[in-house]
Amino acid sequence: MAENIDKYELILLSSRKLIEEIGFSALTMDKVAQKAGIAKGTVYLYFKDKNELLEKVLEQGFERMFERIKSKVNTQKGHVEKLRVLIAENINHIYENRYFFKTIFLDEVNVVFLKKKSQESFNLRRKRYTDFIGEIIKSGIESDEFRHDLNPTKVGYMLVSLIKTNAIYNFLNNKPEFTEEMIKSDSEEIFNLLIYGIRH
Amino acid sequence: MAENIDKYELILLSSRKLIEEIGFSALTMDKVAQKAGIAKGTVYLYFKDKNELLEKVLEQGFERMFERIKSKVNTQKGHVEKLRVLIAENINHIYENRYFFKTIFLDEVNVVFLKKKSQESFNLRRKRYTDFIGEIIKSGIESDEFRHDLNPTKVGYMLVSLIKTNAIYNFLNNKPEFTEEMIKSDSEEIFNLLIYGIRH
DNA sequence: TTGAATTATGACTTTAAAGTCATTATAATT
DNA sequence: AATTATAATGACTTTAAAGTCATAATTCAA
Repeated sequence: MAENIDKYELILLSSRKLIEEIGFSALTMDKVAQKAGIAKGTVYLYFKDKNELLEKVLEQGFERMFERIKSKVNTQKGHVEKLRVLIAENINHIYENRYFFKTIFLDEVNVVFLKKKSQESFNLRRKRYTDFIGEIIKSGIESDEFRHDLNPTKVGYMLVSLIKTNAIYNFLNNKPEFTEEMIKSDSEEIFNLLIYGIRH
Repeated sequence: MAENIDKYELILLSSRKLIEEIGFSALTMDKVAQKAGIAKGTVYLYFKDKNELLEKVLEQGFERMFERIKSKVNTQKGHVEKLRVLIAENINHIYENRYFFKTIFLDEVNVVFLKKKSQESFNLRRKRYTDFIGEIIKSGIESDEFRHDLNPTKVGYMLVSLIKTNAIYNFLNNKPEFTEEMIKSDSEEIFNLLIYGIRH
């Protein structure tokens, strides 16, 4: 493992790789240390305990995703277009980090391995994303593009969950390899479902 | 605890109650035994190990829900009406068993605490439900009520996930108490989202 | 009403992983 | 080069919960 990155980042990176390989539930501090090529005690010099380490791994993963999506969405004007881009970018991000998300989603890990306090901060972080979507929905309602009886925040939750479920569907039915095309058609599928529903 | 129920059922029931009270992650075999008012060794006379116990608790929970929804849905003729009833009945079931589902959903437990083999059987069970929905969607497509470009099974997944997300939303924003009215409006909300989407 | 079969008990053993800390190595400072 | 400060080590300790089993209680059958 390269020596030029800071130990803190090295440990985060190794943990992330391990999670991709063996899943959240099988991750131990011994394995993290081994993966990083350092002694276990060293891990504890950089992270108070296992909970803090997991929390940081998830935090970093979330922040990267959110920043990426946000900056892309902000290049768009219309609310419908914002949503289209958001969906595509989110699916794309999941695709590019598919091994990580496969574990995250299939282990359904969000919360279980974290202490109460970390769970709360995780929920708050998720809320930032759903609220961000909620804002788009809200202006869409105001400009009469979307139905007036919608609860914007809730629609935010719903959309995030549709995107996640789409990924889970692909993981479970293990689609041979993800392709550009597949990402595009998945995005469109979710977009259409959200905007138009299923009726003919 | 009543002595007239069979020990096997007693242990299942106690486990279920415990899960409602303290969550999946904090459940131990000692606590299960204590809750049931029996010795730990006895638990192991009825269940091979902890994994088997958890598996059975989830299995029972799922079967009850599925049977209930299925029988209600089968009283309906039209596909749209079937979906309406399915959503309402599912939400209703979650409401009536809200403490159990609160743990199940917020702990995001589906899979984490189970061994690989149990995870698979759990996924298969979920698939039975999504396929059941998929069948409704399929006939709806054939009768031209629903869009032709839909993937029925996937829509099944999506609907289940919308219902689940609705519940999570309520749990997280802890709605004071669930009411008949709330269940009705939630059902309608999801129904409209699924059928018509969000656009005006 | 006894002794054989079944069921239940809970103190004990095992296991596995988190977390510690006296010791050693490396880097910085004079 | 010697001294101090900082970082790293990994064998060891602790913890917590799963799982066992010799012993005891209860039920059943003759």
